[in-house]
Amino acid sequence: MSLQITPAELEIMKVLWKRPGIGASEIVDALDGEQDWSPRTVKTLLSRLVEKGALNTKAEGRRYLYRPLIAKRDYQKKEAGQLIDKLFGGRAAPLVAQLADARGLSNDDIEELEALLGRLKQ
Amino acid sequence: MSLQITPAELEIMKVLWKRPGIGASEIVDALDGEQDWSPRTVKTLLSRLVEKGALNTKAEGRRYLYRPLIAKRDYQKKEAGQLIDKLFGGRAAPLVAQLADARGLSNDDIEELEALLGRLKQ
DNA sequence: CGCTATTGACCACAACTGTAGTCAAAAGGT
DNA sequence: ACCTTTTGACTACAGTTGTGGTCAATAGCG
Repeated sequence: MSLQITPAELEIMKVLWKRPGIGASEIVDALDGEQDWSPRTVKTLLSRLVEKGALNTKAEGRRYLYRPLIAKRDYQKKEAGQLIDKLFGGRAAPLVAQLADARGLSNDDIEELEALLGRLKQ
Repeated sequence: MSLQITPAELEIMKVLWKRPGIGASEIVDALDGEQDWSPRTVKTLLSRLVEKGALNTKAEGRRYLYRPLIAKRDYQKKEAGQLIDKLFGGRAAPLVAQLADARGLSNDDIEELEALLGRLKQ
């Protein structure tokens, strides 16, 4: 069940992770400004996501309400894991080093991470 | 110049990052066991990479020697940055937290990261 | 020197993606 | 009770990707 979510589909998922259980038109509205998609396009992406098993539908009268079947957290985990397997030899530390270099961690980031590491170490 | 390298193409890049300047047949050999591609497939991927500007060719007699035009490090940086923009709200710390959760950082990882953070904090 | 194997150029083709159109049923306004 | 709008189902279609075939030049074997 390694469902493959494409970048366009991911935009839909992000809306639904924030507001699960909404219908197509709300999604179109939520996307307005973000993506410039016709409602048809959004519908297609929704169908594909349902077909892939990433969303679940509940009929509400004339329309469907959509709800994610995979948690954002799980998806993030999977993606992060894939990236380090694909490019960082399966080790997380080099990725972090790269990020630090690429975008510069803020002081807040650094403190957050130190706290996190402290917690992990105990 | 945001060249788009596909997963299959990336396998080729990885070989060439390790051994820049080799020819198609060496790449096929290096991939043996990793990927089960016909030499034709490897050739096509090489052509596409050259066309995309990710590789450079130098003729050596009857054949070409290929060499990456983008550094592995730069590609890693770009990918890592894309991931956090796409899924982690542009902030690195949540990604690291997720990784810690997903794969469990080893003690070595943790120490490496603490050292890294220490260096960044100076 | 002629044949075979290698190599790059070009071509093929189905699946997946991005982007949207058409259609018919249903829902709501007047 | 109509007409318009909304919605889901189905269809389209070009570009990308994975996978590999054909062909012609050529380079080395025997």
